[in-house]
Amino acid sequence: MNDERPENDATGPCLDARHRTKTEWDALTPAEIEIFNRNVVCRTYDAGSIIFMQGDPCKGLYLVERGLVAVRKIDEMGQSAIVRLAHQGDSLGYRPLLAKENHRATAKVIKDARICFVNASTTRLLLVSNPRLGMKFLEHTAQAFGEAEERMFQIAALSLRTRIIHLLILLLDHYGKTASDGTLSLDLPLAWRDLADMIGARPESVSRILREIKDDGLINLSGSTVRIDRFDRLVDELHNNLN
Amino acid sequence: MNDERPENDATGPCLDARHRTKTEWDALTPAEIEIFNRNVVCRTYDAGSIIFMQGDPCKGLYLVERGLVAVRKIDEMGQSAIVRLAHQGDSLGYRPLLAKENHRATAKVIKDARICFVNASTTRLLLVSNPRLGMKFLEHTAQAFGEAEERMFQIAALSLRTRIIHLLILLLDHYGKTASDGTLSLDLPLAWRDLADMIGARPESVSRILREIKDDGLINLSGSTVRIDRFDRLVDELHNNLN
DNA sequence: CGCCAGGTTGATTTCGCTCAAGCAATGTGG
DNA sequence: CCACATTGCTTGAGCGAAATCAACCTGGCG
Repeated sequence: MNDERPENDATGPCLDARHRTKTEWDALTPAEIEIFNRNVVCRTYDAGSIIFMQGDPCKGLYLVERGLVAVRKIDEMGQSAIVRLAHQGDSLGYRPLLAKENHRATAKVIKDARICFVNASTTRLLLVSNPRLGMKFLEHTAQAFGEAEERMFQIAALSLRTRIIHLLILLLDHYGKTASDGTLSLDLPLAWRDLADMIGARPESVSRILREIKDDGLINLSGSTVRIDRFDRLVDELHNNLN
Repeated sequence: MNDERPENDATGPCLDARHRTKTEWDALTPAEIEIFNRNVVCRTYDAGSIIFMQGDPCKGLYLVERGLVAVRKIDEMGQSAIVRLAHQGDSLGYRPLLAKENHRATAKVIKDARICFVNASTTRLLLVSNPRLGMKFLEHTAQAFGEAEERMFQIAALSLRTRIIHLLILLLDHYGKTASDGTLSLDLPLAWRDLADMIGARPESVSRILREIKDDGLINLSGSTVRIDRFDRLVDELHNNLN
């Protein structure tokens, strides 16, 4: 499937000013950036490749430079759930690295990606040498934690229909396009099975509910594109979720 | 219900060597402990008191010295879920403090507690002055995050019966007692309603399932004590959860 | 061309929730 | 010390949302 050990494909340092400023790494000093760039290893991954597997020891931190990665948990009997999607600028594996645990999830490339790897000791070195980096990570982790709790709460309390609408609206951030005539649409890089895995549902149910929402005239479906016809009513339904 | 502003009840410094070593605070130097102790405010809370409410700005960090506190999320339409329990040595409100957010949950005392409060600026001061403290928090937060994700996964994937069994086994850590004749039992400080809120269920359902498990001969119930008769079979069921 | 993974659709089942009534334990005031 | 309210737990009946099972369709690809 893929090489086990990533090797640098030598297209230059990953951490230039452009990428850095959007991530926690903008706390680094020039000297530290130098250390970072000397130790980072970058390569491309094809769709379908596995970056790391649930249970693997956590060797370091992965930074998504481009592409799309799904982080998925799978239990003994095949139940699987997508815990999060990682886009450009996101990091992968920072949680197990910081917690000094093994990976609790599997990261699989959805859209061809380029990913930079920083090994654990370099990361720790930088964390020790630059407390601001640590604070940034702390803040970031605490925020992500809050969002995870929020999602847990929703899965427990909301109907499937509401969860799907919520997901669609979330995905608009990354995949929404507004056409020249103002129509809003969503071109999803994900299989519907994956959508289902993101909200704790079965693919059949997702299919049914999407059709239902379509029949209500709120969206329109063609292939893996969702045209949002009544964004307002979607949002309404989300807020009125008495259901 | 309670005083709004906690006041020190002057029974001496909270952070003595005994308590400190079990928490992230053992990274502090003597000078820092001095700062800590000058700024900490401790008081007791009766069962039922609210320590902070969902939506409140996060003023600082609370440390549970003794007693039991439930951290609970409540949504617009009354749905509520217990996010975690805090025992002796646990801290409350560190997540919103670090993420610089408001509280996303309400902390309510279940068993009379003594709680120490450190305001945000003192905490931040200590975090800056002692990077090791930051690393400890980072590690702690990352671990808690992992556990939250695990729980989310379970709520989505496991049957109610399996979730209850899982919860019972978790609670054994804190509330399990082994009698002289070797019988294992669980003396719960929680109402059934609270158990339900910990696993995203209704109290009626919890009652039914517990009765079912009892009828299967795995446990026995009397009041709020659960006698574990067949620990082995409980664990089996957890692992075989095909259901 | 045939295969196959993924998506749809329908029929059926099941799990857990809602609603509602009854009950035991605890507390409260007369 | 006893009627009474209150609170939390149990139990039952019925319902509904979503899962399961199963058949069929579709489009892409060797």
